[in-house]
Amino acid sequence: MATEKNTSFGSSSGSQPLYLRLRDQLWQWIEQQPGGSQFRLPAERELAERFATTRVTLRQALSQLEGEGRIYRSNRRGWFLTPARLQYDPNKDTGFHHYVQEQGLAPRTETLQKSLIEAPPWLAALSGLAPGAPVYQILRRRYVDERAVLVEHNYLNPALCPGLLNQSTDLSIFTLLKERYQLQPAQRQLSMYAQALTGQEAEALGVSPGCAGLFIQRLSRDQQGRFLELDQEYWLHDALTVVVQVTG
Amino acid sequence: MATEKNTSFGSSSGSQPLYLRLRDQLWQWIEQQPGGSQFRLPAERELAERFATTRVTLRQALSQLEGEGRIYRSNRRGWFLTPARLQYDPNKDTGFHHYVQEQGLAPRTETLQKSLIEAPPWLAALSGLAPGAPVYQILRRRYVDERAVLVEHNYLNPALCPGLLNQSTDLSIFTLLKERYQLQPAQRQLSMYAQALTGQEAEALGVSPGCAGLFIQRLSRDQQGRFLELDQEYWLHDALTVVVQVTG
DNA sequence: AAGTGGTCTAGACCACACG
DNA sequence: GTGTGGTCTAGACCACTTT
Repeated sequence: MATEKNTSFGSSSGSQPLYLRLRDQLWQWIEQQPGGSQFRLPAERELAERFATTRVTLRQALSQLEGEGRIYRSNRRGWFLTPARLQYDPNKDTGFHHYVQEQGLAPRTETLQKSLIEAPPWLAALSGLAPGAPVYQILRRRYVDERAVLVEHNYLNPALCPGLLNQSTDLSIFTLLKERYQLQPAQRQLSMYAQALTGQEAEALGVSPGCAGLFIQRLSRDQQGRFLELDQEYWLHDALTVVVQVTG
Repeated sequence: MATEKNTSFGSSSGSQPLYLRLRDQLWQWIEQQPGGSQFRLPAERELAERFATTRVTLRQALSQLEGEGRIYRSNRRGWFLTPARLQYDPNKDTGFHHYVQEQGLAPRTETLQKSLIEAPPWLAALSGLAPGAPVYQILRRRYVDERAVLVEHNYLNPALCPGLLNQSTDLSIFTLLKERYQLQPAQRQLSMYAQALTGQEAEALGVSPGCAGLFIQRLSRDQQGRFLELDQEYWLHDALTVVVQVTG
């Protein structure tokens, strides 16, 4: 039953669908709100009423703004204005804490897990280690201004950095390798692609599954070509701009 | 009215929401379908019936798979299996056609627009040209296996490549610059970030607005540091993996 | 002309966050 | 406990694509 007469579509003129017009109205409204970067949107039901539409359609408009990286949702707490993107050069060897601070923001790293594992086949294939060879695995979550923006899996070669797991990994692993073990990567292969965050990663970042994300992988070797580190990072899509300087 | 008894949530047990279980079932079903890479999914209404749910919920599940880059939609024509991601090194100077063919795929480029414009302020700021200075502008759309995967805006310095607009730009601009003008980029700045495709770009690629995308910008200068080219690419998020090799 | 995806409504319940 | 976001239903119309 429900709908008898459905004004739905071309209702209030304009060739654009309602949710796109709503998106624009919403953004215009948001922009002229005070509150600065920590601005939080009113409840969805309230917004739906204010803009005379359904929650479903309103959420479609909100999702658009989310995809454009303008607003984001935190857990079930509501919608917030997205802070400026972090500039990130995965090729530079200044650690996370360094470049976040350099941009006037507050970094934080949480080590979620550390263990010695046996290299699974995919890791063996990538690294050149023998399948089943011992590998340090570290799982970390990183924050910018107390917003969780990425989870990171690190895999390290114990032959090159014995005892690493006894060190604190709440700062830069790169710094640790350099200062404690005199290790520096000589070759690097970077891969990155856009993909939704699912399961564990979405949960760890407190976002809903299917939230847009950016995956960055970094494979480092030393000067002899030995496997040093594999780094797999799952970022919120709206949290960063990757910047790479190349001269040649 | 409508719903009187709503089994909705924990209905068929399992702690995951229905649309996530649906996503998994759907993917499992898709994987064991014949038809290879050009596989097209049945109509949404049919799928909804087959999996005993609403179209809305089914579409939520489909959107998940879309976000994960497993399926995509073409215009209003339906859902298809996503082909393998293209490997793309924006730092390498082999043109689009070259590396697409190298991966066993069929490239195509369509020049949508060519014109001489006056540098807008943002371009002037980026390039170092004077605001209002003449700049060649080229808009192109590129295909892989007849799937439109990116639109590209090129801005070139006419002082370095006079008459470029009279050449065909349906192949590699890089090759043109190199062979016709003996120009090669010496410095490059790459930026990239994940962002939804909107308005013109979404339309040009035949995807719905808000579809996940990847933006890549490449600023090239010659050995004297003169502005050579600015390249802005809007990719479908599921069409590529960016790979950068770094030695140092 | 038929069918399909795209949009939209008016509800409802659930589970988590917060006071 | 209350409110909020998250999920879900059962429809309907529209516009485009395809037959």
